[in-house]
Amino acid sequence: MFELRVTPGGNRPIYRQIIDQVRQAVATGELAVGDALPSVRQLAEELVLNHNTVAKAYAELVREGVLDSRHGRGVFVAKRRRVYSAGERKRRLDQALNVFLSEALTLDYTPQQIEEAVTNWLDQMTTSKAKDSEVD
Amino acid sequence: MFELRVTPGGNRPIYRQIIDQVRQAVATGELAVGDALPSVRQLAEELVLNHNTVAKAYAELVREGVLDSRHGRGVFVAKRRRVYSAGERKRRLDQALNVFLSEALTLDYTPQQIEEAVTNWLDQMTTSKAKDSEVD
Amino acid sequence: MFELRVTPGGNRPIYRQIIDQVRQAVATGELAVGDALPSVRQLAEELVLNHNTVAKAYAELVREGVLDSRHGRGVFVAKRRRVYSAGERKRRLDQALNVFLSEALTLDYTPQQIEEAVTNWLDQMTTSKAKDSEVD
Amino acid sequence: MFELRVTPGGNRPIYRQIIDQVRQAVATGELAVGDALPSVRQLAEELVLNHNTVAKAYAELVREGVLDSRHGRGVFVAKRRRVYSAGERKRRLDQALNVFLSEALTLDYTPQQIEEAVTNWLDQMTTSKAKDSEVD
DNA sequence: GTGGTCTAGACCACA
DNA sequence: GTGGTCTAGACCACA
Repeated sequence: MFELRVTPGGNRPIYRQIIDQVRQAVATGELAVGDALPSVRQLAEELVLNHNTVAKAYAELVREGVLDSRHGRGVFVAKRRRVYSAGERKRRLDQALNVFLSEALTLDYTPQQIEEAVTNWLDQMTTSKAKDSEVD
Repeated sequence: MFELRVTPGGNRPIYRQIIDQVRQAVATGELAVGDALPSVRQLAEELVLNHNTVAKAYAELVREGVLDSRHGRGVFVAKRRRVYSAGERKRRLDQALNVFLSEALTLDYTPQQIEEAVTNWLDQMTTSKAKDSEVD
Repeated sequence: MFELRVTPGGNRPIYRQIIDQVRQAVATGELAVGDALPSVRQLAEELVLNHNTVAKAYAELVREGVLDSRHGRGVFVAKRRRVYSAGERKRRLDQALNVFLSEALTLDYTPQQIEEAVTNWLDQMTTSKAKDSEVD
Repeated sequence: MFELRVTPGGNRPIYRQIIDQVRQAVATGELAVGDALPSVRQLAEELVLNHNTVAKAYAELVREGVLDSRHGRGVFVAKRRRVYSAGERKRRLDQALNVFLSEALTLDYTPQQIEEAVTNWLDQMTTSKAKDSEVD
């Protein structure tokens, strides 16, 4: 089943971590259209978080069209809709990519190393989720 | 000449945007070792910012070894030196990669498309650098 | 408890003085991994400083890996990690040593006296750390 | 003869570098009481510096009692006098030493390595000046 | 003129 | 409540 993991000490805010992981689960098909997510309170308890933090993450995902919130029923994976125009999507991707690449080059990584790192992360995200949760 | 643009309302803090763009200019060779940057106050006026915001960005770039600051003289592109330990470099790469992938997935790009974009940009950045130095 | 003192007129900037004292407290074991530091605003009020000055000092200590900052929670003593490359560590050591020796020579201490003082303090610092943890 | 070397790109201000080197030369006996120093303009020309920078360094050394300036004659090494009381000297040394040691320990140097570094620098200052200037 | 430090005070982001 | 960003503006340090 879909499982979230959150590290409170990390660099990224907790609500961001939730958003990222839900997005990834949807992007990789681990969560399919119509699947239910744990309720705000359930998840908050499970992860030992303030429920405001979970609510904030869900709200943002709803705003983006990744999730649908149905009052009194729960929160579900929405039918995907594109928010940005093709040109805007491209522009945003390029900008984010430029920021990432220049940081990586500043850190003295070679193009090969950078490509490897990207590939590794993408592989990891799409395949080895199950393995990770064994370690838990 | 080297030119910066900054959008105050955006997600990314202004001083981060300055850092990003200077790193990019150095990574692509638009700024070469020894080149002077606009003075703190000059740039602040140009971008309609407070000088402290520019100073904060420059200070971070000095810490990273991208720039050299010479008191009373100005700020210059530094000779490359590696500032961080292996562990710290990895930490920073992973963090930057996470931010990038999160953005790319939000934009509904598939892993394949992301990898392609990375490869394309890396080629482009490294070849544009070569071309520039011929012109020099 | 951990207490800081700061002299605004001195040669060393206030935020540096804060950095120095936190580093000392961590080096001697007065502050242990996981300990919370006074909040930015609390400390600012206590020392009759602007909160920005305290924030600047804490930010530098976070960068150095001495502290961890958790947004919305506070600032804590970090688990030791090595942030800088060998070259950078050497650079910083030499710089600090230069500042120290310059001060010591100004005070008319001879090389022998300086070496003695260094040895004595190193013994003292490392043994006081051991003692503290027994008491704990 | 007494020779100064100054690196404009370095971390320490130029006038500080001059002060430090004159102090060291006096401390190690390379410059003896009554010896003449190069005039402000001579030294400025030799080191390709603004003469204000040299003047500032000399002025500070005169204020500290290291040099004597005799109007129309030149600048000379003064008969040493102690400016601080014994207690004050000790206090200042300890404080400077604490700042240095906690920085070195934060950088993850061991006590042995720190002692070595101190010894090396002191040796170098007192003996290998001649060797260095060959390299010039 | 150029960079660096500090204050006072507003407003945002996160838990 | 806690940390982070930004402005306006003063004053210092250095060349």
